[in-house]
Parts: sequence; structure tokens; C-alpha cells
Amino acid sequence: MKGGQVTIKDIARELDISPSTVSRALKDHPDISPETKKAVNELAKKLHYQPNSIAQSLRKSKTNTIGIIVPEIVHFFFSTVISGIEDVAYNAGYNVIICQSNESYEREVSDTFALLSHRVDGLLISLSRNTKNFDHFREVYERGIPMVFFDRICEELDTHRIVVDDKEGAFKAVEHLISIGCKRIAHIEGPRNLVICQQRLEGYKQALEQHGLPYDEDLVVIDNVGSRESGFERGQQLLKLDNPPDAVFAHNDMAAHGVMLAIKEAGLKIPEDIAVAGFSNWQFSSLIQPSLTTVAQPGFEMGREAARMFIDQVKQDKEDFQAQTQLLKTELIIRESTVRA
Amino acid sequence: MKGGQVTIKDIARELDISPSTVSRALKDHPDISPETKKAVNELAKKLHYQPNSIAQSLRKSKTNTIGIIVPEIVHFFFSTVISGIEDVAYNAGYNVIICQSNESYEREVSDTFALLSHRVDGLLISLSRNTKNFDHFREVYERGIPMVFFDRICEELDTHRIVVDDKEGAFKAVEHLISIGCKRIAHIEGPRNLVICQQRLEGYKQALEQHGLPYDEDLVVIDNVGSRESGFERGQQLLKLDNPPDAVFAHNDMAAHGVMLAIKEAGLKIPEDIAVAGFSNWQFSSLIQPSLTTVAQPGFEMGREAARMFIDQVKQDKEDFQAQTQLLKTELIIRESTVRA
DNA sequence: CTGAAAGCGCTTACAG
DNA sequence: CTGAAAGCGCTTACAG
Repeated sequence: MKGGQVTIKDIARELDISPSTVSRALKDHPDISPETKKAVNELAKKLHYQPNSIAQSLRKSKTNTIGIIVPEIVHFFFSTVISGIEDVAYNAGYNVIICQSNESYEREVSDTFALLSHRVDGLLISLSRNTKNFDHFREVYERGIPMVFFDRICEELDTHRIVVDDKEGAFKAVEHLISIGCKRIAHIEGPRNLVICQQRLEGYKQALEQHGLPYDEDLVVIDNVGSRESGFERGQQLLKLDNPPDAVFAHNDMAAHGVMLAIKEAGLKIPEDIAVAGFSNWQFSSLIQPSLTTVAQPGFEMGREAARMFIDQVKQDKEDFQAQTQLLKTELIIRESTVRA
Repeated sequence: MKGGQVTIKDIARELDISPSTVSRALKDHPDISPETKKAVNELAKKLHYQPNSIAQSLRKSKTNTIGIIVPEIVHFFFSTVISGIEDVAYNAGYNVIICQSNESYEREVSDTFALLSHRVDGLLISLSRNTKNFDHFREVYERGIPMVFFDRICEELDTHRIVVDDKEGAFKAVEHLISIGCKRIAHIEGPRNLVICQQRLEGYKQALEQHGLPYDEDLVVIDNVGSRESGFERGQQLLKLDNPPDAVFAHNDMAAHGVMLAIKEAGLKIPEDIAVAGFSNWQFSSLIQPSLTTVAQPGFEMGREAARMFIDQVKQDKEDFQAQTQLLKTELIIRESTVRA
């Protein structure tokens, strides 16, 4: 019992049997006599024996650990997804190592290799906003390590993926804006390299088209940051147009809030002059004034499903693997920012 | 190169040298000739060699992993602390395994043993609300594994701890309420077993005493949950008193928000009829209406310091260990909920 | 400057 | 029913 940690050898020595027998007794191997099992288990309990899972991992080439890479931990949506992953992982006997890329491509790469070095059994990933090159994940892929991308997915690799139906979510939000009488609907677009943002733009376009509204590129502005400040600036930019919008649909709730602040500052009313809708599972979109209409995403469910897809893949024969893309439904939550008296 | 993972043996075989030499070359051991080093490093790079840190961990009895146990991940304060821990840990070469107790004592115990089994080098812990027995942590302590408690600390063990100055924070908040003319200040008290809540109560009492206000136990109500709903109920309870309060200081911002909703529902005005102050680093206390005065906590800094204390302890000789309790300063943020016209 | 050997703690095919 | 041996991938004291 060196270093305070009891090992199988300690138990074997004390009972004057071999480590092999102890190992087998501990896992209730049918070969071992009931008496031996009893003696081993009692002593193990008495000494507070705990298997060294590092040794087990090395032996079995399996760590029962899942690596997660998210852009940020301090983020309602991502922490909710993590919580969902953790829930399923815990019940399936997996531990979870979490890294945050801080929206940095370089950090994402180094996180990936750190997790590989830790021999995680798989990776659950949501891309950083700045990731345009996927070589690091291609290497993971080529080593045969399961990956599941969630929300901010990578389309270049043949892996499981899970997203909400971003296009449909955006479509519903914009259709709703049209239904309350808006004719010039602007869109604050997220980073172009993120598929989810492309989809949201696509849903916006489709809704306009389907309802016979023209697509005006002056009304579509890019916001690569997605913060309140950047949304505020995009809002100001839109308000300066000769023919400003009567509604704004933003790619996320933070940006939407920034737009609202810009509208208020210009002395205009929400939703009477300009209606606003956002996108996300943002915890407190209900708290801002006026409360914000938003497309809610099932983050916890996404986490649970991502973990399940991973576990299914691990259980499966490699030959049988078929990459799947799960699409989760969003829910349009209508609030004051789009309800005209 | 089995299972797609390159090992030291693969490199040794290909170069026709021994694994020992490869190992040494890889870590730039002075004994090894420059030519050998060059050959090894080039081949390692070419084959995308990555040391198996599981094997290294087993060999060195050190995993370079920190276990974190928090009540919840989806929580602004805790996710901020985690982010701070991650920041320091990453730069010191540590990985972080995160578990959430979900405020369950049983889950906290099983998390603790799961982390021990993973042979984490240390534990950074914030207690579950329901933890009243510390045997699981006593066992960690007796095995000589470093622990740092943060925010929701354990006073029964001689470990490093880090908290904000809860008593002073509460004192400042209540003193501020007194300064705007409040005479009957109620307190929504958090779970009694949490030291931070005891301290907040203590600060409340001290402020009253120091300013010559009587302590009225009718004005102090317990809220063990700390949610908007539970705060709402406590608020209603206070409003029913024959002599209701003219201010409420709540142990957290969620409860404070619940109280505000109860006050509004009763047709009373904040802060004119009843002023409200909360406690926390709650991201959006600025967003609710009216905006909430609160005692802000430096969560990121707390995480960074907790990780630093752990790393210091690891570097130190065990004999030199002196348990420390760090006290971080809070900041009273005065907002509309306590500013009378 | 390099290698053979032992060992970290466990598991399991093989032998008895 | 039990044990000795080999091995997971690495490191390092010891020998040369």
C-alpha cells in the first residue's frame, strides 16, 4: 500500500493468494470459489480498495472517457449540452473531459491532440467559430476514433452529427414576422463558415421567397462575433439605411439584444416600429425588455443524443458504421418583441 | 502500430534502436547523441507519434488531471469558476475532469470515488447543497490527495479553501439598504449547512446591529432551494406579515427575482415600497426589471486561484503544507431595485 | 552514448 | 479452482 493507494497485490499478499485470483474474485469470475470471493471482497472493502482505472485503461486500451470540445463553457446553450452529455455518459460508466477552444482554432487543435494523448474513447465536438481547416479532426477520423459533431458541425468528415433544424427554425421566425405585417425584414447573419448560420440564412431566404417578398442584400449584414456589442453596431448600420427595415431576425439572441438597444437608442419602438426575433436557447431572453421572440433549441436533449450516438458507435462493429445526422426540432417562442397591439 | 496508435516500440523497430533510447531521445535527454535525437524526432513527427499519457500516468503515478465537482454546470457562477480553473490548468499542463453532483449528496459521493479511481492528482470541490456528511472527502484527505474547496467549502477538513468575503458582501448590501432609509429589512436565508449562507446571514445581522436596527426573526425566512419559484413563495410569506418589510436582501439573485415577482404581483413598487438586493455574479441581474442590486463575485478569479492553490500544493513537500483560506473581495453593484427617486 | 531489465497495476490466455 | 507469465506503453536505475 504505497502512496496510500491499495492495490490488488496488497490484497493478494494479505490473503496469501495470487494477484490473478484477487483480480478474478473481484470481478466475480465463475471459476473462483465462493469462499475466496468472500474473503477477497471483504478485505477489499475493509481496505477501501479501488481499482486503478488508469491501469485498467492501459490494459484494455479503453479509457471509458469522452472528450468534449466546446467553444465556451460559460454559455447557456453549451453548458446545457454538456449537462446532457454528462447525464448519459455518467449512466453508461463514462467520464467526461471538457476542453474549451475559446473560439480559437489553434486552441481547438491543441485540445484535440491533448485529448488524443489522453486516449479518450471518442470526441464530442462543437467547432470554434474560426475553424476553417479540419486536418486535426481528419487525423482523429483516420485513427478510427469515434467523433460526434453537435450544433456547429463539420461536413467534411463522415461522422455522426446532431443539429437542430436551423433552416426550419429560421423559416418559422421569419414567417412569423411576415404574419404580423413586416415587409422589410433584415437579417443579422452569423459567421459564414458555420453551417448552422448558413442554414439560418437559408431559412430566412426561403421564408421571404415563399411569401413573395424580395431579397434585398442591403438588409443582410454579417456579424462574426455574436455579442451584444456587435449586434448593436449591426443594428445602427441597418438604421442608417435610406430605407430601413421594419423587422430584424438575428442569428442569435445576444446579437438580437444588441439590435434592440440600437433601436431604442434611435428613439424607435419595439415591436411597433421594428420587430425583433432571435435564435437560441438563451435562458434569459424572457427577461430583457421587451421580452424577445426566439427560436428555442433543445440543448439538453442534443447533449443526451450526442452521447447516445457515440455510445452506439462504440458498441457497433466498425464495418457496420453508417454516419447519421440527427435533426432536432426547434420551437418558436413568441414574446413581446414581435407582438403588436 | 496496432489500433492505429503509434508507440515508442514502432519507432524503435523502424530505426533499429531500443525503446529506451527512443524514450530518452523524445525527451531530449543529454545522454543521447544529436543524430539519434534527430532521427527519432523526425520519424516521430512523420508517424504522428503521440505519447500515451495513460501509460505515462501509470508509470509516474501522476495523471496530470484535476477532478472538479460542482453542483451544476449550467449555472453562471459555477461555469465561470470552471472556466477560470481550466485557464490555469491548461497552461500548467493539466487536464480537467468535470462532474456535477446535481445538488445530490449521493451523486457527490459517487463522483468523488469515480475521480479517485481515475487517479486524479487532486480535487477541486464546491459542495452540494445537501451534503452534511464529509466521510467521502475525509477518505480523500487521508489518502493524501490534495483538495481545494471553493465557494461552498467544507470546514471539517484541513484543506485549502477559497471563498468570497460573504459576510462583508452581505454587510455592504444591507448597509446600503439602510442608507436609503429602509428600517425593516428582511433576509431570505440560504441552506443553513452552507457556510457561505451562514456568513451572509451573519453579515446581515452585523449590519443591522451596527446601525441600531433590531433583529426581528419574523423577517428572516429560509429558502433551501434558491430558485425563482422558492423566492416567490418566500416573498409572499413576507408580504403577509402584519408588519411587512420595506426591503429584502436575498442570499442569491434567483431568489431575489422571485421576491420581486411577488412584490409586483401584490401591486407594490420596487424600490419605493420595498427595495430588493441579491447576491451573486448573476450574468443577467442587469436585465430584469427593475435591474437588481447585487453583490458581485469574481468567479473567474476564484477558479484561477483555486487551481493555483492546488498546483502550489502539488509542488510543495507534504510536510510544509499549511492549509490556507483565501478571501476574495466582492463588489456591491447598485441598480434600480434600490435606487429611490 | 546505448541497451536490457524491471516495474507502474491490472487482466487473461495458458497450464495445471 | 488457482497461479505463473506475459503484456498494455512508458520510464529509469543500472550496467556496459
